[in-house]
Amino acid sequence: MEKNESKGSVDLMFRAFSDRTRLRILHVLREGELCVGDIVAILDVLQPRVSRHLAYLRKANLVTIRKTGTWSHYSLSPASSSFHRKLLECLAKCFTEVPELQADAVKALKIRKSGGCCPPA
Amino acid sequence: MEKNESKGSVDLMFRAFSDRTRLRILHVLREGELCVGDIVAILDVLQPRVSRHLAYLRKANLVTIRKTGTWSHYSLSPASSSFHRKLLECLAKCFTEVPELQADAVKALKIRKSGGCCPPA
DNA sequence: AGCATATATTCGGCTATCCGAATATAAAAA
DNA sequence: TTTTTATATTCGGATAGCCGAATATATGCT
Repeated sequence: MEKNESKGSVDLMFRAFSDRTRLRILHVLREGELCVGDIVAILDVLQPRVSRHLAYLRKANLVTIRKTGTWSHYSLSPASSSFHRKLLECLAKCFTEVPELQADAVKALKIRKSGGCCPPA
Repeated sequence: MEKNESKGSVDLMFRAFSDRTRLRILHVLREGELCVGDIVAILDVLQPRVSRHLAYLRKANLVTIRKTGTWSHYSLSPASSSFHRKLLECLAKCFTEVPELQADAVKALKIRKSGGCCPPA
């Protein structure tokens, strides 16, 4: 078995996906790394809310953090298990089918093009 | 797009998967149709609880009901969308990795062999 | 009709979880 | 060192969702 896939891990991952805000975050990260400020701008929700959900996603090993100065850059973690891989495939499927997520993607593209809120890597 | 996959439908399906009891029910149904009584016996939880979750799964179009007399036979609905299909694949992956679900499968096999609680089709 | 059986639903209560507001931390800038 | 900026965490309240107990429904049997 790849890595540890205890009952808790599966639960945690499913629950991560069962919240709309977390789903939106996971979605916009599909196109690449983003800092917290950009995620806040894309989703148009308060910053503590985004950070709280990012903390959850970190615990579930679904996202990876990279810190540079005061900025935190988040990206999707590579699949750590076959189960994780399936969930990421689900994510890709949702993407094309949920209007709210499509709207996020458009906004994300715009923000990426304009350089986002933090200095280039 | 196949069928109606509004934001609500995706939500409903994800949430269906995010409860342990529902996950257990979906799992044991992978091997084929079961009546409520048999599900109750396999999961060893109270009947109203099983019926309640089955109602949820019905609403989410994840299970199909077939009534014969007073018995209700439930089975997994065939995938109605690519998203649905992905979820079912997740289910298959979890199956091999979560101990509690393995135990259910063993019990289910035993009950199936012994004919279950309702008369043969 | 009256009763038994299989399943479904309703009802309060409890817990989990989400939220915004406020606060904390931590790194850069002044 | 004070201030500012970016992110994280804590707190109390509100809500959503799960549960068992009780009840309802619906079918078949006698």
